[in-house]
Amino acid sequence: MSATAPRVLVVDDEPQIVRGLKILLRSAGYAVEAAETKADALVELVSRPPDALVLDLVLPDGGGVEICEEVRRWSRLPILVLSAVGDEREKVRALDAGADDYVTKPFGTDELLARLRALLRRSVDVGGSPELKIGELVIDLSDRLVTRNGKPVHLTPIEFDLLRVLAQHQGRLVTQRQLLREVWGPEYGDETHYLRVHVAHIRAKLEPDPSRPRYVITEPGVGYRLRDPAA
Amino acid sequence: MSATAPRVLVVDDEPQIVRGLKILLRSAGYAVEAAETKADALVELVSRPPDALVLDLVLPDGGGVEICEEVRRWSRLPILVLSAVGDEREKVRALDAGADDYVTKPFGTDELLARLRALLRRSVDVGGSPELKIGELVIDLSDRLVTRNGKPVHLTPIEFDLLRVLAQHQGRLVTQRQLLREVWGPEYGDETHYLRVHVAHIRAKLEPDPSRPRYVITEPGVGYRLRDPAA
DNA sequence: CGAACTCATCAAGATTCCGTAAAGACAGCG
DNA sequence: CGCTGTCTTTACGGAATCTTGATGAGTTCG
Repeated sequence: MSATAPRVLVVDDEPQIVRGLKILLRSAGYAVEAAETKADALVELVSRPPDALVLDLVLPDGGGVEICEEVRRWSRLPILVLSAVGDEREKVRALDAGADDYVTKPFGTDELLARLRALLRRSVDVGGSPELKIGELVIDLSDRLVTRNGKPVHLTPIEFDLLRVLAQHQGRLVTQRQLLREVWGPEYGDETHYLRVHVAHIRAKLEPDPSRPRYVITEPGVGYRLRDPAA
Repeated sequence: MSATAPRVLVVDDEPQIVRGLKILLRSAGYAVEAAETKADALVELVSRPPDALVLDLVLPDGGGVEICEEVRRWSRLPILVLSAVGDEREKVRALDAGADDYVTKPFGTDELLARLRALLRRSVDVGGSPELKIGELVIDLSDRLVTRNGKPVHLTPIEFDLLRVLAQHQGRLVTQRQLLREVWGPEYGDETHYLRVHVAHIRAKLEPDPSRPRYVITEPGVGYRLRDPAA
């Protein structure tokens, strides 16, 4: 779960239900996305993984059970199954397929929210924190830790923030103005000198040969980019 | 969850229910212990932590809600609450107190087993031991005791809470704000000097050389982390 | 070739942040 | 009432970090 509002993906083919859930969950402080089919859901799950999944068991292009099984191959994402079917065998099937909870419609909204809170609470800190990998570098954003070939490298706050912004754009060019704004604030857009000094420090700490940079590449007159030297 | 049969602690004051649950759970391959009161349950939880807890909400010497809250102060043990009460407020209260699932009596046995499987599946390697070990330190969260090389170290309440928060994040960085909020409360987010003096006290009590900290590492401008010096 | 520009590096200040000690405030307890 | 343990508050020296200025190398373009 991130520091910002937890993201919940709702998968259901009935527009009314989706609308209701969106309102309910948003008013409870969640960021809500929706998908109507199994295919859409899987695309969304892979491209922008949410913090939890609320899943109707009956979908046009395949059961929610299949989604559970699919997701469980690579993720521990909390899954809450909604269903009009109260049949016990159906519950067992969904739970054993990977669902974490099963609520039958019609459901009490307070109970649904409480069960979702319980799921999210358990998932905090389980499963390693999100890491960005660039060549020999591993950047753990939540831990503010950078390692090169497994060895931790100490960066000062500004150095880490600079590297983070570069890493989050994954190889793309980041302009000087953009970097300055994101690290120092909007009013520092012209202090390009700061960048040179701190980029030099970063290179000294994590480039094999700081005078011949392989990770932090400067684009003269424009900005910097963080690239994977192997790629 | 251990390699042997998972251990389940059943807490209920009705002998019939206990007997039924024992038979059911044992036939499903679990090792089952039972307790009839809140006090017994807590003793058993601390002395021989099970892999999961099945808990009746109504007990002679205090509610199951209290047990949930108590357990959650030091453990992530999966808790499945059983109750004859289907009232939604009661469910919300139990779930928010720390329960992971809530099943109303009478329940389908297959569903109960499936929900228990789902809980245990998620809790893999999130051990329910009330002790955290970091190098030579052992932190017993349930009776608020710290030992170094087996010798008890006396910490004041605030010192213990600081150490607890650091330990519960297992080596990860904890920001100053986060520490202040969790130990003092949300409105103390900026009193960073509290941290400095109490961290100094902690180091004086449990670092071999307080001037060269090996356990409580400071990240200048960001926060602290508790690390295992051997790792 | 030289002027103008951008960048890298180095070396001080300047500033912020941290560790430490010590003293005052406050509650619990005999 | 005095004692004890704990927390808060203050003060200051030193460390870590950031800023600032100076210098030289490389590039572009007239």
